[in-house]
Amino acid sequence: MVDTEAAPVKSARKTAGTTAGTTARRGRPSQPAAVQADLLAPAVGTGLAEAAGLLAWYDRHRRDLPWRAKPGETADPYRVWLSEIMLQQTTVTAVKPYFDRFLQRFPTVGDLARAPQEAVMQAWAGLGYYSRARNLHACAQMVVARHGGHFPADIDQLRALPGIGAYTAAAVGAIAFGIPAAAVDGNVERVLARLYAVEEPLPKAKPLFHALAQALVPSARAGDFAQAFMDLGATICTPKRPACVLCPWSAPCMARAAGTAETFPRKAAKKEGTLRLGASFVAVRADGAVLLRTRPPEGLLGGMAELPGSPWTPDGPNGDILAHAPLQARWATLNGTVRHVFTHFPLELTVLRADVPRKTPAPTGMRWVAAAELDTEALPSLMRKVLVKARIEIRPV
DNA sequence: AACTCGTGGCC
DNA sequence: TGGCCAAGAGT
Repeated sequence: MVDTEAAPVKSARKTAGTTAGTTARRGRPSQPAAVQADLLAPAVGTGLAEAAGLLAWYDRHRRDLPWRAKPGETADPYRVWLSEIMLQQTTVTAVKPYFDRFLQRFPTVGDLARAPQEAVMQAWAGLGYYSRARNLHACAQMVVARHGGHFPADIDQLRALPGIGAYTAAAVGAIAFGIPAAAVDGNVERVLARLYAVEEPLPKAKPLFHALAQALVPSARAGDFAQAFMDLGATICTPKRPACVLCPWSAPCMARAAGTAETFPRKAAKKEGTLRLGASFVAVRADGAVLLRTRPPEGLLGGMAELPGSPWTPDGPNGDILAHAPLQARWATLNGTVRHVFTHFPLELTVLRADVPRKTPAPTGMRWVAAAELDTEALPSLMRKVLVKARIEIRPV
């Protein structure tokens, strides 16, 4: 044991600044990668975190996932990209059925590019973060138009495509093309936070995590390394009760040594959103058709289908709820409400239902959708809840 | 730099 | 049951 008093990382600048002799070659303080790794290596216990150990672990414990190439196989950039977009802030379990369905409906990036956007939105319905679907479609079209239907094997060119940010560019570059780029997602941040006992809270620590990750990326097997890093976070270095005894990096892990692994990563407190109230109107025609409309293309649930209703506000529909009804009818307020929690605010909807004559025309901007056709609509989960509340039969996503 | 942007599962 | 969390991006 070299030094049991090893100081945890507080910030890139501060730590780097205390290192005599590194300043001259350090360059700007925003790029302390090598400095951090070199500085910490001798101070983190009995071992040094290195790619080889993680890759060896990965060769034995890698997860078998639908979008992942078998050992020795070459990854398909289209599959890698599609899976990475779907996996943004979304669990593997949730993605699997959508990934299979997408591949079936859109076997190639060209098929996806040629498909109507409505078809893409419908296939994405239920997966959330719908700007991803719009950007997915736009990206496919750009890959066809500007890159001849092939994803560019270049981080900057990938990064320039819609829906591809720093993480996804690195992930696709590494996994599909073997580029030694650091794909830093929530898993990697958590692993690094524990490995180096990073006291700096997220999101301020993001540049530091990127630098620490880049310093670990090997020149060979960059794709396996990226996936290994994420597998480690997803299966061993989990948010709660990490399985440190099974971890290939337990020896060099500072938080493990201190017995504080579960307390990392540090995070800045986030404020909670205020409850918003609204009303949804379920008009049911005599033949079973339901009145729907399409939300504006941008913003919350952009481009998705919805039941007509009031705006969602902290005060709710002021006074007369029926002022927001799409048409005149005998509206009945259903017992209870539909509750839904978005990332930044909770929502409570009052649901009203009315049965109307078969010949009732659809108001401007709205459409009647036959009961059997509801499955083909781009209905977000919230609106499915509303339909269920109104006792409209709809197949669960 | 903070906000916006879904959803379902877990403990 | 409710807060936390998941292979983030765009603005």
